[in-house]
Amino acid sequence: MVRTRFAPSPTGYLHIGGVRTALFNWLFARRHGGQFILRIDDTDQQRNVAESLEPILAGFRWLGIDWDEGPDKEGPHGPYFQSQKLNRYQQAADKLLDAGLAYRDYARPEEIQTEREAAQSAKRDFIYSRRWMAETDRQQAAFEAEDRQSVVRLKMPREGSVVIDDLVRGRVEVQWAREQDHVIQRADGTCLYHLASVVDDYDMQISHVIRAEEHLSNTPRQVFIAQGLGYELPQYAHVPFVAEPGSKNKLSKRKLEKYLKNREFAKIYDHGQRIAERLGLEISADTFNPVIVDFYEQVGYLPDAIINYILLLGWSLDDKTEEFTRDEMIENFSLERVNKAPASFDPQKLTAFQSRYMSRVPADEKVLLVLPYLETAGLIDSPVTDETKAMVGKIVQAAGDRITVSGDILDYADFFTADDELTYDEKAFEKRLRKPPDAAALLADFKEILAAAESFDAESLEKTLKDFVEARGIKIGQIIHALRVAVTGKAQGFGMFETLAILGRERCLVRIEQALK
RNA sequence: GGCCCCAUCGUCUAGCGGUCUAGGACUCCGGCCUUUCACGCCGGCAACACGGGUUCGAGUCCCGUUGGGGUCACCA
Repeated sequence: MVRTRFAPSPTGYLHIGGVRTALFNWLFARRHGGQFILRIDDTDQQRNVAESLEPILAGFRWLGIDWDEGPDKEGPHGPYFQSQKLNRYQQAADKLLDAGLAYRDYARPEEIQTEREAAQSAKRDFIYSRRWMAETDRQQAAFEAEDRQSVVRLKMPREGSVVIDDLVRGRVEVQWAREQDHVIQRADGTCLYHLASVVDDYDMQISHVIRAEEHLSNTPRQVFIAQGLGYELPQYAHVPFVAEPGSKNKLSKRKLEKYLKNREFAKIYDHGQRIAERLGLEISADTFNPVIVDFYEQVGYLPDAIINYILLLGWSLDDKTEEFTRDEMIENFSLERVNKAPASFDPQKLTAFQSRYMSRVPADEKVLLVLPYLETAGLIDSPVTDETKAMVGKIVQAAGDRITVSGDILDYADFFTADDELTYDEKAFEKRLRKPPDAAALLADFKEILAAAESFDAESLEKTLKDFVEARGIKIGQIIHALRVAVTGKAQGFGMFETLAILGRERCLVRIEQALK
C-alpha cells in the first residue's frame, strides 16, 4: 500500500514550493491507489496553531488537493498533530537511549558553541567531543550536581557509511562520521523534528517519503533513528526545490522585494495589486505575494491552471504534452520522470497557462467566477439580481479573452458606475476628442443618429455607424475612437458595438452629451 | 570552508549511444487579421558549460575542471 504525506509546519501561508511537493505526493498516492496524509509539524510552535494552519488547509482545498487522513479527517494512524504525540516521542527517545544509540548530554549551549568555534578556527569539521555525555547514573548525578540540564543526543557512528537509494537521485552514500550528534530531545522533554518525523512516518505507515531536496542531507540521521528503532525504512524521493525566477536559488517567501525587481514577476504582482486595490483589499506582505498561493486565489486565478503549471515544474511526460486534467496527471505521474535539477518559477509561463485555461471557461461559469469581485468592489448589489447577472454575462462575453483572471472584470467597472461619475482618461480624451478638429462635431451628429436608431443591438449599431461613416465620406477611425472615449472614458476596451449595446441607448446618449461639454 | 546534489535555447523541458544539421512550450522579434486593447494565425531568433577518455559512433556512458545550488541549530 502506497502512503505518502506532506508535513507542513503551521506558518500561516502555503508556499508555491510546498504546493509542488504536496502535489507530487498527492499524485503519487493517487496514481498507486494509495493514501495521501497531511500531518502537522508543530513540535516547535508557540504561535496559534489553529490560526496558522487554516490558510494552509484552505489553500489545499482551493487547489483541490485532498487528504485522506489529517486535520479534519481523522484516520486510524492519528493523531496528525505532532504536538499531540509527545509521549510517543518520549518512548522512542527512551528506546534509543536504552539501546545506547543516544545519550544524555549535559553540555551547556555555550560550551558546544566554544567547541564549534574552536573547530572552525582550526579549519576542522566540528565533531562534538562528547565531553558532557553521561551514560551512567553516576555521571548523570555528577553533572546534575553542577546544576546542569540534559538534552538527548544521537550517538552517531564515527565510521562507516550509509547508502540511500533515492527514487529521484539514485544512490547517495554518506560517511557517518560527517553526521553530528544531533539533539532529538530538549531539556524540557519536547522532541525535535527528526525524531518526530521518523516516528510519525512509521506510525502513519508512510511508504514513500517524497520531499524537497534540502532534506536530503537530513536523511542519514533519520535513517539512523529509524534503524535504531527497528523500523522498516520508507522509500525516499528527494525532488528538487522550486527556484527563484531567473536564478537557481530556492524560492523564498521573504525575498518579495528582490523578486519585484524581476520585470515579469513584478507584472504578476502589479496586476494583482491593481485588482486588490479596486477590491479594497488590505494588502499584507504576508499573503499578498506571488510566492504564496493565497495571492492567486485573491486575484482570481484558476486552481487548475496553477496546478497544471506547477506540475511541470520538475516533471514532464514527454516532448510535447503540457496540458493535463487531474485524471491525466494521476494516470501519468511517475517519480522516474521527475527532473533532478531545480526548476525556476516562471511568471510568464504561469500567466500563459492561466490565460489558456481561462479562455476555455464557458461564459456562464465565468460569470459566476467574476460576480464576487464585482460585489466585493461594491459595483453591484448583493444579492445579485437576474438583470445584473445578464448584464455581466454580456460583458463577459464581449470581453472574451481579455479577462485572464477573474479580477479582470474590474477593468470594466465603467459599465457599473453611474454615468455622471464616469471619469475620463485625460490623455485619451485629449487625443481623441479635443485634438482632432472634427471629432466633437462628428460625435454630436452621430449622437443624433443614435438617438433615432431603430434598434440598439451590436449588429445594427455596426451598420448604423458604417452607414454614417459612408455618408460622411470619412474613415471609421475618425469617429470610433472619439466615441469609445466618450462612452467608456478609456482609449481601449472590447468591441465598440458590444460596448454601446451593453450600455444601452439612454446611457450612451448621456455619456456622449457629457463628454461633449 | 566541509559534505551532498545538479548542469540541453532567456525560462520549463524532450532526448535513456546512431533516426539530433537537437524536438515542443512560454517569452521575444517580424508579418497577417483589425475600430482600440487583447485573442487568433503564419514565420523567425535562440541551447547540448569546458577538457579528457570509452566507442566504429556521445547531448546521451566514465573521469576531471568550471559553474550553480542545498546543507552544516536545543528550526521545520
